[in-house]
Amino acid sequence: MPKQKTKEKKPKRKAAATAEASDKKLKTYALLRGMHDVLPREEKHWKNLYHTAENLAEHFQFSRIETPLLEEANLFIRSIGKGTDVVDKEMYVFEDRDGNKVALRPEATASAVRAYIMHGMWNMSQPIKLWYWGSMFRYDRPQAGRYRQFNQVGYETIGDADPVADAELILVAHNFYKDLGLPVEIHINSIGTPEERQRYKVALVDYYRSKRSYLCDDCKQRLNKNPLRLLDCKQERCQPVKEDAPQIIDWLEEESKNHFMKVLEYLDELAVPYVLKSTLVRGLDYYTRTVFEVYPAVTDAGAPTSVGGQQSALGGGGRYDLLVEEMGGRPAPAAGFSLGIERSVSALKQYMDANKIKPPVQKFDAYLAQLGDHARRRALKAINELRSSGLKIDYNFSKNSLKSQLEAANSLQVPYALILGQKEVQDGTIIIRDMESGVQEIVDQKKVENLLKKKLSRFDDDKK
RNA sequence: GUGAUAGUAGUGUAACAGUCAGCACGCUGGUUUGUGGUACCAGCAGUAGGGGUUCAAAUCCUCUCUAUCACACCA
Repeated sequence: MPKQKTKEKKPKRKAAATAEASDKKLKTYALLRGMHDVLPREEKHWKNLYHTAENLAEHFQFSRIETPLLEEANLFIRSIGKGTDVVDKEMYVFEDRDGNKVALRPEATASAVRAYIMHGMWNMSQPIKLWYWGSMFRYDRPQAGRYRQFNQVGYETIGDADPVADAELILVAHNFYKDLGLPVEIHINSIGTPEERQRYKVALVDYYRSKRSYLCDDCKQRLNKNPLRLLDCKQERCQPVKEDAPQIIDWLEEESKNHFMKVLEYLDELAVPYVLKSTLVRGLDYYTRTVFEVYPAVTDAGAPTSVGGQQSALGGGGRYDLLVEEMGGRPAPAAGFSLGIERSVSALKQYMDANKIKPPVQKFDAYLAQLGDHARRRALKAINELRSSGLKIDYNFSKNSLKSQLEAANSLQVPYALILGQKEVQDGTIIIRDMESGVQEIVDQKKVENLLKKKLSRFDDDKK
């Protein structure tokens, strides 16, 4: 009849709690909309992505740049473009205490370009290749894989007009997911120069005007506001109209067309698969010619495509030959891309779950269990000594019984436990326990390091 | 920004408006004092927040917050 106990206890506790609550009600805090914590259990994925990004940067000679989260608002307004949703609706803009109009960066390309200009990087050997990793802010309505503060990794090549630069960037994006083991699809298109695009827009609008009565309401709006977006309409009724719409590629001049062909040739040569998407346009104004986006691949098994809807891009980028000049720098062609970290992590996790791939866990070499005050005092020192010799020791000083410490060692799948009690401290010894067999030996404290290393290397050999 | 659905311990879930909101994982401790995996016992911890309807609310209404989905947009 253990229930009787709780019978008496519970009401008492509750009464006390409410009485206390009325006095000093502790406020707990929730997250602001669209904000999120990256918890320790996600860490292994984040670390994985970061190392992959850093490794690629090293191999392809991109140098790390870190720019402020906060910049003059005009920087983004000028680069991304007034009229884009990113600037008009989604940017965190406010006045600082001096009355300056500042903004939390919604993306980092503008900042990279600003730094290029400000620090006179055109005086250095071109191209300048930069990469970054950090938080971006967009005041958007959140959904899965879409946050108001999110992280991007990006690569920018400034000062190279050659199609090889475009191809190199796409290769880096491709390698990023290849190294992670996540199958992706790269969509690519060319949106030409502003002049070419303008002429195309006219043709597109003309065409759509003639089909106006078949269009959905959104598209009727787009016709005036943002004609290029007509091409991404998902409404069924617009699909037939879309299919016969003029394609931008037919409106490119020789030079742009050649550029695009060369990019594709490079990709073929590199065996980077891509999908030509004549309907791909990007949301930011500064792009010229090559544009591309990365999507999780649609596979038969698992189909890990639904991070925030069925088609959410992991990242994208393209060429922006005019941006440097527009921002007051000496004209320099450039290209770049960025990838969403949260979206990539989420897609990767889905893919791993669907395919039963387990992420590698960080393993400790041994667990040090201590018993009693003297032992504890000695234990931290021992851990520190072992650490400097390269051994990773797990421990938990808030557990006192040997039982609970071995329990912890067991659940962490540590191969060896080191036991340090009163007796061992006195004798200058320590017990090494093989967690698999349960065999223990008492050794001199000075010899643990070498012995443990020897045992661990045998452990590795056994595995092979 | 528009429309819709949802919110129960840390996690996953159960409860016709009606006993004390149940279960599992988890975490803490214990089953003789210094030995893990299994088992058993005990403990910890919850109705997102505010208002209302009712004798009675996790359950009905309402506002707020948050998440998710679709659209719009994007990473």
